[in-house]
Amino acid sequence: MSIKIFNTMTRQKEPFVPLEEGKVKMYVCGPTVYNYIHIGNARPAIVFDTVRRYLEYRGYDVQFISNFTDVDDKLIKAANEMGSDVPTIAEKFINAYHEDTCALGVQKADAHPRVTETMPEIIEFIDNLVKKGFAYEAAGDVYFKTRSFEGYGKLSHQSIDDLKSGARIEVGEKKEDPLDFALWKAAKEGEIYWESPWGKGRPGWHIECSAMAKKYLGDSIDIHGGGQDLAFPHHENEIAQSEALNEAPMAKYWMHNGYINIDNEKMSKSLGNFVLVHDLVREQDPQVIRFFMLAVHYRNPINFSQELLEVAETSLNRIRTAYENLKHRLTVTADLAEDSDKWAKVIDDTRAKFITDMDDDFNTANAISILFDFSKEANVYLQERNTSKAVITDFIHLFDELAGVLGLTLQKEEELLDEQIEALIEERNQARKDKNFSRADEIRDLLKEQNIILEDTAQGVRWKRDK
RNA sequence: GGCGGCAUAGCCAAGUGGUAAGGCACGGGUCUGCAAAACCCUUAUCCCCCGGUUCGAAUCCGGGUGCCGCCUCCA
Repeated sequence: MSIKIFNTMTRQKEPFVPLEEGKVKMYVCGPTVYNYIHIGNARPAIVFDTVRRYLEYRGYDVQFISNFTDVDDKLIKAANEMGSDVPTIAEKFINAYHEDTCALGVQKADAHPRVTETMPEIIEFIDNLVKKGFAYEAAGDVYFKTRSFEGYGKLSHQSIDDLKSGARIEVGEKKEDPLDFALWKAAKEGEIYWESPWGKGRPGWHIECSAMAKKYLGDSIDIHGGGQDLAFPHHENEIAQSEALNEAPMAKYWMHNGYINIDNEKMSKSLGNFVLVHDLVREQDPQVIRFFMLAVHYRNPINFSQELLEVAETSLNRIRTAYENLKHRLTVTADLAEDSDKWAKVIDDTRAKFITDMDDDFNTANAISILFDFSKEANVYLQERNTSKAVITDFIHLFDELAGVLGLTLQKEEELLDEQIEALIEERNQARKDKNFSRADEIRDLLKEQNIILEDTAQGVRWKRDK
């Protein structure tokens, strides 16, 4: 049995066969860091974090890259409005992104490249496209000549002529064709800029992902992911840029997660109905948010509401309670029963079913239903007068194993909190050893915000809560 | 106009040819000093509607209705 992935390019589930046996190269489009992320941004973060965890669980060596767009029009606008500058705004919201996604159980990528740190590669990429005749310079801008790339529209399954009717030229643009898109934008007066062969300016939106994927993962990658709205035009343009230059398929599998609606309406600034993760996690257990997202298949839309979130919490608590029941029994009873083949089989079957469901295009909704079934099995077992510590331990281990694949922790909240603190302290210790004192201080400040005081003593670090 | 998605019990949600998972809520029962937790039973003769293919369809095909997304920055 192998993993199957729904590929947007072919519109069907395909067996997953990586380019290089045992290895997976994954690139997921990250946020433009001009504000705190909303729950719509959180979905791809959680979905693709789960994909990554599952691929690793299945034995793949996964290289996971996710970018930050830290310079673009929205950032420039935000900086002006806040009376700040682009690097300051970007830095602030990159830190906030890490904080918010960490709360949601999202692991850091192997690298989080930023546009501003990839400038030489981006410029070289554009330069080579110009040299190959796929792009042209026009008064300080550089545009990609869309019609020069055969196969444009293959991801979104649109013919280039159908697209043309929807395309438009903004006033003042110097495109030769409405479908052409910007690779490089000349800087206006007072705007942040970088030097380039075409003068002072900054990259267009799409080029960064092409340049970063190439820099970190090579000309062809296994999985490219993002929200479904990125399929067109963003990913279509990435394909055009990358394949025109590299002459190799950019990605083998294209994955797109569905939208989140608020009370059945699309989240948007104009409707004022967007929910920031930063605000939500103050009143809602982040694990519940993650559970809520994974309870629906990643390609389907999710409707978000406070009521549904509360139902999700009740549901998750059923699993958590079963887990706690097991832990509690372990501490209060003796080892009174023999090991049993019957329960060993339940455990093996549960793992097998979980894998079957996840293999099928990461069907986390089904995988979670397996956890419910397993919770019931655990409770049934605990009804027996005499139980075996080994069996109970096996139950607990499997809970940890499977919930871990989904990025969920079943520990009680207080315990979880302590564990997180310990983990952060450990990370800080390492940072101090590495003489990365800025990161060490960052962690100390982070904990201080949570009223956790760290004290470095000769015997090591101790911490206490500042009441 | 082009491309695409969705419609399954009161609610949420899997299931893409073999006879309706799971969760929440509701009702009945068991256990229990109380409470909690838990267990058992019950809850869709049927999957938007109409045709068709098939031994057999929620699942495939045709038509219809309703809702939604992309085609412009967007997760």
